Amino acid sequence: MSKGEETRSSVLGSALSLATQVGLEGLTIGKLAEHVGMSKSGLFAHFSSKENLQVAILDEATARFVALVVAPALKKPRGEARLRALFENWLAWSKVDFMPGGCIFIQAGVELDDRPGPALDRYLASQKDWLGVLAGAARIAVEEKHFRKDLDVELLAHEMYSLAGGYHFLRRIVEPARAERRTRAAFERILTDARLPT
Amino acid sequence: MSKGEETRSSVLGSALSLATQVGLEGLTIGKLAEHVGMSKSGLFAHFSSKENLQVAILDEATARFVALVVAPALKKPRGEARLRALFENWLAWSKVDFMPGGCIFIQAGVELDDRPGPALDRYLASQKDWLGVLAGAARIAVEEKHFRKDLDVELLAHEMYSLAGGYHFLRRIVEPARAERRTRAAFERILTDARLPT
DNA sequence: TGACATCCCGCACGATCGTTCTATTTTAGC
DNA sequence: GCTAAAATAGAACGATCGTGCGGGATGTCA
Repeated sequence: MSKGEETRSSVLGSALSLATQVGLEGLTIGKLAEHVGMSKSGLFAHFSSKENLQVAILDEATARFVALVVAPALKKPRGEARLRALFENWLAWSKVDFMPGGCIFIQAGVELDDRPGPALDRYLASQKDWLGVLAGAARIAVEEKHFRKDLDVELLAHEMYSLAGGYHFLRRIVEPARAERRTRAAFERILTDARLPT
Repeated sequence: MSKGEETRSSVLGSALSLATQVGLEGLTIGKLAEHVGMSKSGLFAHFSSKENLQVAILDEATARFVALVVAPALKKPRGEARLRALFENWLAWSKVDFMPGGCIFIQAGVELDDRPGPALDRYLASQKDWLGVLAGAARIAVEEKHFRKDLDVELLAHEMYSLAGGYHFLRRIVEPARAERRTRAAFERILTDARLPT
């Protein structure tokens, strides 16, 4: 890795952290430069525009999400075990140390929904992919006969998505441990309902 | 209503709309003034600081939420009917015309979670109240014997909260009508599960 | 209608924003 | 070690930010 790629990558890590706290729009080149000990212009040269920086942050986050959440779960046996792993890794993801302000995708979803552009495209693509992974894992669990045959796998993905998102908010409203316990309880109810016939 | 109160109130309406699109922090006095056809300083005099403006927006939103979501539902008969009304009004709320960028509370929840201050206090108070209303309505449904006696009403409130929040995001990721249908289907599953014994 | 309080505007301030330009330093390949 | 390329720094730009001040316009009530 060349020197440029190295700093760019390390800057992206800091940018991701900061963006979870102040937002993709609230993140300023000056503050980020100060945070990593560079000059504004030196840092700026790596991204050419703020929009490019935001896109790069989302790409970086997506790569980390795949590495931390998706990939490890794919090593689990097909079926319910894999779906459980996806959910557990997901909950862990939203508490990971490099995102002190919470999940960047929730931040992005709120900030970008009225701002068409490449950043929004990146966000939407990643979230559609993710819903597809969830539905796919559920479909496999049906094939493996862990879940009932007439299960609506996309509804299940929808419910999981809502639960994980809700956890992100409820954790700050009620005591975090309680919110986590309830999120898991709700997930178990969903799984129970998905299991054999009815 | 005096002239001052009148303009302040009308400014707050525009501020609420704009804040859903650009955020509580992204909303600037200059843009807001331009939007309502006033001078920056003239508008500023009504709020004395940007933070006060943000707090006023949240108070305005809370008042509207109570008027549009909570109050009408309280006219419904105690029990499941009232809980259904709360949920339906909630879904309608997140599509209401004066919040073109989506629910302001979700925006606030994302923006404020790392920024202690009166605005965060307002947000947390409103959301705790709202969870209390949901759990209370569920408790009444238990008393009315619509729901089973051992129902965890706070878990149910948690699930409803997650579902409504998830709807806000999923509506932009999958086709809105499909997201809405799935959200309702998930809610029905929750209600079914809450009904008599097991 | 007159007097007074309130509302609102114009203007200015220091700070910070994203971005560009030029120069200097640092890296990488011979 | 020299040289071309790449990486970083410094300074400056126009714009916009939140916020204060002083005075003119407008509303309110006797």
